[in-house]
Order: sequence, then C-alpha cells, then structure tokens
Amino acid sequence: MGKGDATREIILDEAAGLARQVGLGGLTIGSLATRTGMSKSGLFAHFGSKEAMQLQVLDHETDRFTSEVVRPALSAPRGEPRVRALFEGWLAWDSADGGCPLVAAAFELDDQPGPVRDRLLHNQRDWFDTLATIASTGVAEGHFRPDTDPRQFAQDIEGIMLAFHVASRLLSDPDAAARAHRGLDALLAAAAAPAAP
Amino acid sequence: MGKGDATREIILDEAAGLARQVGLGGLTIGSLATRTGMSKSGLFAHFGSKEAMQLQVLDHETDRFTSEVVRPALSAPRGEPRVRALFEGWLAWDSADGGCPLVAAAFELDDQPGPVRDRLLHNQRDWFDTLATIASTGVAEGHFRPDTDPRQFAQDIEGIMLAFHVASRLLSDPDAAARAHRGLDALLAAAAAPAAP
DNA sequence: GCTTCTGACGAACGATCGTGCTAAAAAGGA
DNA sequence: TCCTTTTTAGCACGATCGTTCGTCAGAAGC
Repeated sequence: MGKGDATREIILDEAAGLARQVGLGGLTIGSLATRTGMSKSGLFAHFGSKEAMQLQVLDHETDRFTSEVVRPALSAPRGEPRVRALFEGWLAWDSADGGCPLVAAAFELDDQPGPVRDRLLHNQRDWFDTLATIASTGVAEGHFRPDTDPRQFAQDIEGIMLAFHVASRLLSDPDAAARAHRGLDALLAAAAAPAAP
Repeated sequence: MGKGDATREIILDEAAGLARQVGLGGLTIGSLATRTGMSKSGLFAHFGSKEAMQLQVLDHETDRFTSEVVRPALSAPRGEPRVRALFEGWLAWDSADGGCPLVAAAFELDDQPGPVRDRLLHNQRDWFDTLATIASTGVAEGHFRPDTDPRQFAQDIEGIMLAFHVASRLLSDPDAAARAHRGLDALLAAAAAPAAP
C-alpha cells in the first residue's frame, strides 16, 4: 500500500465520521480538508469528484459493516443463535457514535436518484438477503417452523432495528434496547418450531 | 388571512415538497425561490432566517400529519379498530410522493443538535405518546391483554412502519405493504386478549 | 547522477450559499 | 381617493461550494 492509499484511507475514515453527523449529501470537501489538515485541492485529487468520493465513503462503510457485524455473526452457530448474534452485533454497531451510517443514508437517499443511491440500493438488497438467508437457515436447522417466510422475517427484524435506532438516537429513550430485545424475543417465539414432545 | 400569510402557505407547501427529496438541511433559499417564482429576498423576508424557515416547515408538516393521519384515526372506534385505522392512515401517508417527511427528518437530524432537532424531538415524543395511548386504550377496551406494555407496543408498531418505509421507498419491494400488514396482524394477535369462553 | 513519477499545495475560477439594505409595488382601511 | 402598512424586488456583501490549473518537494527507477 503506497502513501496515497494510506492517506486516502485516513480521509475515508474521517469522511465517514462526518457523514454520520451531516449525511452523505452534507459532506463537504472544504470541511473534510480542514478536519484532516489537508488542502482542499490535495484532498480533492484523491477522488476526482465529490460524487466519486461519496461512492467510496459508502463502500468504505459497507466494508466496515460487513467485517464488524455480518462476518462475526456468520461464525455463530446456524439458526437461532446466528440470528441473535447478528442482532446483538447490529445493536452494538448502531450504538457507536453517529449510529449506523447505512441506515442514515437509506433514509437520506430514498428519493434522490443517481449513482450514489444505486450503490446504496445494491448494498441494502444484499443486507436484506443476508437477513432472509439467515432466517431460512433457521428453518433448515429446525429452529423455526417450516412455514416461516424468510423475507417476512427479514422485514420484521429490520423494523425492530430501525425502531431502536430512532428511539435510542433521537428520543434518547433508555429503554429502547430492552424493548428491542423483547421485540426480537417475541419474533423468535412466534417463529419457533413447536418443541418435539 | 392577509396576502402575506397566503403566500407563506404556498412557500411552505413547496418547501415541504422539496425537503422530502433533499432533506431539511438540503433546503435552499435560492432553489425554493426559483420553484415558487419569487425573488430570493422576497421569499427570505417571510422568515428572517433559514433556521426559522426550517422550523416552520417542520411545524407545517406536523400539522398536516396530525390532520391527515392522527385525527382521522381518532375518530375510529377505540381499541383495535383505532390501531388499524392509524396504521392504514400512516401507510397511505408514507406512500404519497416523497414519503413521510417526519421520518426522513428523524433520521437526518438525530445527530445534529440545535433548535430544529429540538422541535422535531418534541413532535416525535408526541407521536410516540399517541401510539402508546392508543395501545393502552386497547387494553382498557378489553381488546388487548392487561399486561400489554403500551410503550413496547408503540416501539414495535413504529418498527413495522419504518421497515415498510425503507422496503417500499428504497428497495421498491412490491410486497412491502403486504408484509407490513402481516407484521401488524402478528403484533395484534400476540397482544389479543384471550377470547372470553 | 539525472530523470520520472507521485502526492500534496496555493491560487483562482464561476456559481451559489445565507443575509442585509433600500426602494418600488401592492394591499387595505379611512 | 389618499395614506399607511405590508409585501416584494433589486442589488450587493462576504463566505463557501466543487473544480481546474500550474507548481513543487520528495521518492523511485535507471
């Protein structure tokens, strides 16, 4: 990794932190340059355009999300434990400062067509598929009833996560996490295969 | 209502439409002036500052939300029918172009301190209370089990709404609404009071 | 040693940002 | 109708936006 790649990584880290506060659209070359102690033009040269920078920030955060949340969860035992691991990982991830940047981007870009939205859409589809796949793994393991709809499960669990996000981050509700856990328990209980007698 | 108030109403309508696309922070006096066919300074004079304008846009949309979603639902019979009415009303409201602007604002401002966030926080607390109140009304009516936690119910139902928002608006999933309905059914079934024998 | 390439900088560009100030136009009550 | 108040436009301001360009120190290759 050359010097260029190293500083670009630093820039992306800083950019992600800034984007978590002001959104991807609120990212500014000038403020980012000040933050990193670089000149505007020196920083700009790394990307060539603001849009290219936004795309790289998006990819950067998606990679981080994959390695910090998704991959660890996939090393948990298949079925219900894996669902719980993913859920816990996500809660921790969203509780870090600024919250999940991808969630913020999803609500920011839902009505702004363009390459950035396209990229995010692709990532979010992958995420939704991951949720559904983990759910259907639970069925295959015999943890969940055979008629469980994986995509229904995916949308339900995502709802619990999103409600936690707003309850904890905006409303500062100290019970948000407890309720999220209770929501997940209810979801798992409803999907649970009847105990073999 | 004098002429000033009338045009200010027009401006706020237009501003809300724009904010649904680009967010409250993305609102711009210049673009708003172009949209309404006014001069920048003429438009600006109605508000005195950009922040004051954002606050009025927020109030404007909150009022609209109250009269288009909350109030109609409150005229439905108490208990479960009222929950369903509120839910249906919200789904329709969020399916209009741009989606629910308050949801977008909630995710945009969760990390941006200031008067605008404070106002939004206040509104969102009211909304959460409304959800909880309607839930506890269901308990009082005997539709829901006595041990139903109204605030748990509120966070759960909000999760279903938020998951619908992203599934339908970003992912363009045609099954989003159907899953939201199934999610609500499951929630209501879990809370339902056991039928009197 | 000299050359070449890379990474960063400073200055400047036109455009647009939010915000004043002043004057004209419009509205409304007498 | 006249007069006052309200509403709008015009113009200008400093700041900042994204972007381009020429330059230059230092690392790398020969």
